[in-house]
Amino acid sequence: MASLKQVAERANVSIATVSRVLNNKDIVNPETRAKVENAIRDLNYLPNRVAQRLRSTSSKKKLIGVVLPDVQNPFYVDVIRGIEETAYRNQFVVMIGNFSQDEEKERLYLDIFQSEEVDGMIVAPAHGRDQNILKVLENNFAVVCIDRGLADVDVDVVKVDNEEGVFGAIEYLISLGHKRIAHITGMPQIPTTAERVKGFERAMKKHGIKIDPDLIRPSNSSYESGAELMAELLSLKKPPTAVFTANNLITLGALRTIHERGCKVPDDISIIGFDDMYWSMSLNPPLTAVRQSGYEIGKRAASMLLAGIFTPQRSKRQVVLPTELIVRKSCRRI
Amino acid sequence: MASLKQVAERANVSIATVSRVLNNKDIVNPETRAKVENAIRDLNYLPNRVAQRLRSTSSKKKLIGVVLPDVQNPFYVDVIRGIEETAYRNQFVVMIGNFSQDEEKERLYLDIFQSEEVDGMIVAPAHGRDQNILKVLENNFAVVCIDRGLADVDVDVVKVDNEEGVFGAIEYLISLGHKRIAHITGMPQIPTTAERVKGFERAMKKHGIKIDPDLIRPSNSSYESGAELMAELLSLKKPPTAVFTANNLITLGALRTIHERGCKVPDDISIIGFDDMYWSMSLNPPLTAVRQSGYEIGKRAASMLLAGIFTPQRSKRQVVLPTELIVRKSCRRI
DNA sequence: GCAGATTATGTAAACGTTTACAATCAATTT
DNA sequence: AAATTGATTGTAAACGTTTACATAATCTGC
Repeated sequence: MASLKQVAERANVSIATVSRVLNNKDIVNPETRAKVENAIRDLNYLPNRVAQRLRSTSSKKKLIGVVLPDVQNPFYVDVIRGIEETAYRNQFVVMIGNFSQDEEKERLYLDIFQSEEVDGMIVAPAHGRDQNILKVLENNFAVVCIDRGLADVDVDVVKVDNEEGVFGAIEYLISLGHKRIAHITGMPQIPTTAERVKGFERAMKKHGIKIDPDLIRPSNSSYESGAELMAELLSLKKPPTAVFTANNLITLGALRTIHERGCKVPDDISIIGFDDMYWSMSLNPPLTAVRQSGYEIGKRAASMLLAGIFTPQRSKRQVVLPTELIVRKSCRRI
Repeated sequence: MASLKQVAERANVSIATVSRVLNNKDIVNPETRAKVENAIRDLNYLPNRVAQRLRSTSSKKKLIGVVLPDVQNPFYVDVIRGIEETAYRNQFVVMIGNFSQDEEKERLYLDIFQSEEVDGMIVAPAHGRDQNILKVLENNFAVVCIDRGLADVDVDVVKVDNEEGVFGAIEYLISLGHKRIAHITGMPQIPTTAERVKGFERAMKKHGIKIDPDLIRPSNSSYESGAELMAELLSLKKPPTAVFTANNLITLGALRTIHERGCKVPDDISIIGFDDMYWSMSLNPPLTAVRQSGYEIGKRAASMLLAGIFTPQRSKRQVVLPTELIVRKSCRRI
């Protein structure tokens, strides 16, 4: 790989001149420019981003880091797409770290991204009191949190109104006549779980329905736990008539059990999942779901991050996007 | 962010000494080591990977690039998981570039990764004559191609026996009595499409079944095209009794149309998809599918890449993994 | 008590850029 | 014609590491 120096030699100019034609900031004689451009072409020169990054000051490194709990989850894939699109349009490159719900791995990625001198990071914190992220903030990196906020910390956040979203879904079930509504919740330690549970409880209370504690099952947010807990629910003496699943993996796991047991949706049981997927209509029956647009979250987070990078003193803000109840065919009136 | 120099000052030693305790290669006096380690802790020092990479020679940069056509596709998510796991275990970091089937964007990411001085790259070429990747090889980067090979080029490849996989699936359908078997193919320009079509044709020919050209529908490998082409097939005067869909997005799209039209799987139509998903059992009925393990591909590709990085003169090899027909409930005997 | 080995540390160059500053030269002004 | 200006280019330092080499101090065996 050719370097500035080699280009300079071939064009018979100094490296400074080459740098100047590359960044076309300063004036350079059209003839020299042509000479240099030829040399660049001949040598197939590509600027070395590593050297550029080492040398240049903040906000010109054109690199952001994204730290996510689970790329297996289609929601985060959407988030990535949103981020990447915005970044790409602004000539930023995205590095992705997937920490698989492992806090130690999260720390590693945060460290690496700092070491890589990213201009900023978008992070979905492992939980609400994530110490790792505080360290990053102390080091004055631009940070945007997504999906989950950070307790007692003034930081940019893009999230969704979880409580309201679940509230609406449960009200919808109640309006269909359901009373025995189960809730397979997410991991207890992540803030969204609490918010979603709150929405559930609020809706039940509003309509004067007592919550059967047997019907509330905390999962670890995975496909497998969704399947297992659904099995437990179906084995109950008095199984629920409807179930609300707190994320898309849980939903899919629950559906697996439901089909395995030969239960019919929505005849035997109604189901609403948090998180819509672009192929939710491909399920049989098509899934009724609370949609949060990962793509939109990613886009917003990326623009906020870029804003924060270019004007560091900018005050922090919190964006709360609405969710949308997509009614399809997985719930019935009873 | 603290630098070597600051650590050195605080510990009253030279930067060389600090570097030595960090890389614990050379001998350093236990007392000095302790001093330095304290300084490192006090200052929260993290080595700067950018500087490290700039300075160090090939294979010690601990960074690999991955260039993929579509992260929306769960198959590639599995690949990423496989790569990342292996990389992580060897202390390598992964940069991901998603080119969304856009060759120009592919080139950009390849350039960026070269500029980032990666030790090597794992790439799913845009097509069989991908010029962009040739350039990378010329620059002596270690490269492993996945999913698709590169025509007339001696390069490491990890792929799957597409032809055989499809062949088996079609034979299975034939064994169930199907004769009017449709095939929604992938994008014509990618090599896997041709291989899969070949498997289809071979199976049909072997069993003396004439292929109705109306039943072969080339898609652009997307969810939408799967849905559209399935609609066309169902609208035929003589619709197929079974359909083979060439990747998971197409499968999901086709399923959507099938359910929309009120068709029953497998009563009205049987379906086999290429690509299994961890939630294929959550579909109703559970999907019969040709599984290629993206995870395994990613793992193999990553180990091959690391091998290629550490011994550049190593001869290139081609790994062809078998597929597996996972029989579930989406096909019936007729 | 001294040559030579051993141990421990420091100095400085190098990686490939960007950029402040200096230097050169021609053109313009006074 | 000296001085100022402007355009163009070059020189060298800096970013934060690693590492070859030099240096200094201690020790070994005689």
